[in-house]
Amino acid sequence: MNVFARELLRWYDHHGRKDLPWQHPRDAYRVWLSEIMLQQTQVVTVVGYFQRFVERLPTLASLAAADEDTVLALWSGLGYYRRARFLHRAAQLCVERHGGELPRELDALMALPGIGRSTAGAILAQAHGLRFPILDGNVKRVLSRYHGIAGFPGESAIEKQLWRHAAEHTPAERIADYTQAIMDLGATVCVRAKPLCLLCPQAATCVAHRDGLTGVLPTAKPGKKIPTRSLAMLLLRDARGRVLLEKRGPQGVWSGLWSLPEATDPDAAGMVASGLARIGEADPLPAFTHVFSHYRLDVSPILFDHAAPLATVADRDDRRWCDREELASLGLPAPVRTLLANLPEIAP
DNA sequence: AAGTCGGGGCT
DNA sequence: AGCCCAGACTT
Repeated sequence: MNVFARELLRWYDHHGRKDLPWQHPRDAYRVWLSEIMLQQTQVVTVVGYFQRFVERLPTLASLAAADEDTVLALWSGLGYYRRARFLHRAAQLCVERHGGELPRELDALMALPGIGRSTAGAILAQAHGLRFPILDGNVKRVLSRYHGIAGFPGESAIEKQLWRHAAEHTPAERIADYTQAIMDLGATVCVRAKPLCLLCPQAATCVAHRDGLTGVLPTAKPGKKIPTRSLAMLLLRDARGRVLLEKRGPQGVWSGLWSLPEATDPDAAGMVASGLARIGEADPLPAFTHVFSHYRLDVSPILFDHAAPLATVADRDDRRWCDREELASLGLPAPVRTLLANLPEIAP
């Protein structure tokens, strides 16, 4: 076994994480679900969502049989909702194509929606002990420092080098442990800011440590400033306290989630609202800003209390008057859920 | 190669 | 205030 892997496994035996919920039991479905949830999402955030999800949908078959609103409700607040829709579709494809199980071949895994090369490698390595490398954010950070590779890891030439090193280091034995170990090293020792090189099993041979480059490697993403958009959210509430929600389409942000009707700005809100219900006065609520990774959204919520549902808008698949109980069973964008939770009581 | 897709934690 | 996180997909 190569020196890198041997030292890493020795460290893992004493200091690795061995009590994460997807490690017990470590079956393919749970590894897969954890990998999808962990895409661009930190472990501490995922743990609670993972436990709730597997409690409600413990098997691939139960996921495939669930309806989309149930899956999105379990995902609500976690973000990147396309992951949940891909997960759901992939489970159904496994039932159709692979006898109800995840395939054990790299190509077949990568052909499923939401599974790229790194996620496929993680599933094969961790669930089945097969010798496939991974290259997530942790591994990119560890390897770019260890080998002293400058350049943004998202750039294709850099990423290609990193994949080559990742494959070289991956041992023939103890693949599942090795895969967990290199992620643990990145998450707990070779962290982005102020890495704990004194505790690192690779410090003696790490280029960045030798040359004092841990502060500049890996090379940061080239910065860019993000635009600001704005809209008004319409809170149409009837006498029973129900709120009108609309299911968003398959494209764009919050795809498939239930959200509030929107207008381009507060001045247009009355016109839009009157097309959805018989309304009285508009009551502006405090505006807030929601930040995405690629733009900033200024939201002006406007409350229309004592709204009277129009028959023509009440009975569509993508439009629904919801009480508080129903909200819990639907996927809502995080800021909308917060907004509804903090709504003032109905004025007399 | 660049843009799209969330939300939260950390500095 | 800005950056990053167990990335993948689309254009």
